Amino acid sequence: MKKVSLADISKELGVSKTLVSFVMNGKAEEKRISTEMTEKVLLKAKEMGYKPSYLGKALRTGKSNTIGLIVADISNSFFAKLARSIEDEAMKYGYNVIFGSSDEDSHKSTQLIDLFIDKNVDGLIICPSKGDAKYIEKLQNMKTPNVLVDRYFTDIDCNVVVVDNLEGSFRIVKDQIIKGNKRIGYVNFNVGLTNMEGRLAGYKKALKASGIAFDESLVKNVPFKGIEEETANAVRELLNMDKPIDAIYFANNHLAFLGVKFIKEYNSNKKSLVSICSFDSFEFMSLLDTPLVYGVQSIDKLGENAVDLIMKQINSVAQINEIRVLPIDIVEIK
Amino acid sequence: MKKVSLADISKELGVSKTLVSFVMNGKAEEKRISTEMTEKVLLKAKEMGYKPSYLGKALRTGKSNTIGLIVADISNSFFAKLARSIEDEAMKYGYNVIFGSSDEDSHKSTQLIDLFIDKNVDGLIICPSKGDAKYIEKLQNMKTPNVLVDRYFTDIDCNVVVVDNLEGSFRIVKDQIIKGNKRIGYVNFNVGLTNMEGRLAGYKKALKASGIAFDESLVKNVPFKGIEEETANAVRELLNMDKPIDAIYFANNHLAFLGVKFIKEYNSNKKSLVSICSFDSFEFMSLLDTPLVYGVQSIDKLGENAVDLIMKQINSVAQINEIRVLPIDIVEIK
DNA sequence: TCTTTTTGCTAAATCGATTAAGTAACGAAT
DNA sequence: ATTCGTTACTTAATCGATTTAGCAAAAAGA
Repeated sequence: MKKVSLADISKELGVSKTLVSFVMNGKAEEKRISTEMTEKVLLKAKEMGYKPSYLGKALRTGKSNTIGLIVADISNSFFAKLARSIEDEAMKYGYNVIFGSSDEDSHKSTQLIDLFIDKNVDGLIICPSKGDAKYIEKLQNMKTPNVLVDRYFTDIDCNVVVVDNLEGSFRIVKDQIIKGNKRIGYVNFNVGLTNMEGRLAGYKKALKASGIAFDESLVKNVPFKGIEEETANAVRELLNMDKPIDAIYFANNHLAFLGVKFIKEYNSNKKSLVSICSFDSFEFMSLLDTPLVYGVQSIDKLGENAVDLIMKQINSVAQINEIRVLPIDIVEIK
Repeated sequence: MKKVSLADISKELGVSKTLVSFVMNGKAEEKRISTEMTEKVLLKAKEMGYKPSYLGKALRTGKSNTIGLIVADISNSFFAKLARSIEDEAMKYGYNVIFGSSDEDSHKSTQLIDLFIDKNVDGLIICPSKGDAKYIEKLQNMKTPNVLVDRYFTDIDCNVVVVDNLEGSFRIVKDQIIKGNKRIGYVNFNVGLTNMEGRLAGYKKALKASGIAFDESLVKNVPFKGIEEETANAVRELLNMDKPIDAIYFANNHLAFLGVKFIKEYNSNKKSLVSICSFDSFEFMSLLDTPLVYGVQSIDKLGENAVDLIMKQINSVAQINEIRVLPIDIVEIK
């Protein structure tokens, strides 16, 4: 019950592998194979249950029909949804996805890139970690098709799909200010990535636009390591400031989750007095009794564009450098 | 800047590929390669930045060091977490993971199995859909290492890692009964899978153990297609029964999410009067104001066991048929 | 009839590894 | 001097495809 190869078919029919290969790749006409022979081969192939070996194909052609996906953590719903949308989109082109989680660690991230390249992926979709820039540059030089999603680097040429972090963040914070909240604490994700810089910039821009002075002490930086306690600490400090704050703005969904969780526990009896908003969210946030304003990224669009940009690179000789910025929506739960 | 192959190194040193291959695979001693030559090769390999090609290796040895993972939907947090745990565990063995979502559709599911086999995965970890049994049997016959997780089939030999659905479900329902809830509506996920059967059986067993008659009209079956509206309908019917119910038990986390969401919207002013419990949950459920009892599966253990069972098959000539049943915990949110 | 073109197909190299089988050189044993 | 056993390598086949170059026979043209 072992696999049927081209050679098996050719032996069975007493013809060359070449001929069978031509037929199986639909090049019968182009290569002037007679109609009878073509039909005979097709029939025999079906009869023997022939399936081409991706390995053989890949080794010879250099195309593996596989895309490598590197995210910070596949178990985070943002990345899981991204993975799903990339999976579906890639499938349309006949591609599969191999994935890895970097945990925002550049060492892991670059190891995965190397590994996937060794496995001959045709392209890489990467949520890069801080410090990956040099490596991405290497990819560009090696002409390995790649797309950065969610975050990118401004100092190198690359292909990118991101949401409009600055504008989105600006609108979220502006909304708070309009609601009368002037002292807005910001829980920042301190990983040195452009998306986070954009969100911080949006925060500052909104303050400035409303003539509110930027107050450094309202910004708390949370690292990836020990994110749970660090977020709790950040929120506790914000809630206990001498001059009370009006709102807390979380830089991403994970921070928002941890922050809201902490507030619930810390403050379980009395309802929290601060407004809460975040960039990006979890679906379930709609179920909370906590009023909340958040930005929504179209993850499907992110995935679609990423795959599209990969395919564009795979099918083009010319170097491509494209930055696609997608809009975000603001949603409010009362 | 193209990849360095064994042949490149051998040419550079004026030796055979065989020799280089031996050295690179740590067989220098076994194959009696001289120490000086071994060092020379190792040095040159490092110097030239040699990385073995997985494709070449895989084609020759038949081992791709890749595992195929097929889940219902990678964007569902249960499967995303499972994927992460499998990723980490597989990495320990030097394996990567290629994934696909079946959407509980046997057609998609079997297509993915075929595709992954064509791509020469060394093993398959599958959350099978209803109707996959025949195909899984084929895998067994072809001696393709495979493990079913989360659900399985009782009528065929297979390797399985599941949680104890019957016992877990029994304990969840028993807990409700102890709390004084006798009329317990059950929102079942109607996909004809053993895990769901086990949960239903646990529900019945708990009723029986407490001398409560099983009432067919309290069980609502929700299909995968149109799951949102169907869940809403099921819950609405349960809430509007002539003889009021005391509690609703959801068969899985997705149903629980949709159900709780519906109850919130349907019943937004007055607090819901029924108790809610579910098999499995989402992390965020701890943030809801809704009191809730649910079973917790150790997804990490699920993943670890699945990979372990795959590796056992890969490294064994003998056929293996093992069913591992993991315990679940019950958690209560007040 | 002889040359040229077309038709229909094949041989062999190649991608990058692994591995069974073999060989040349040298020292030791008979 | 011949045989044998090591040592340190090499040759060539193989995995399963693709693809360039070419060959023999038939058909067309002169």
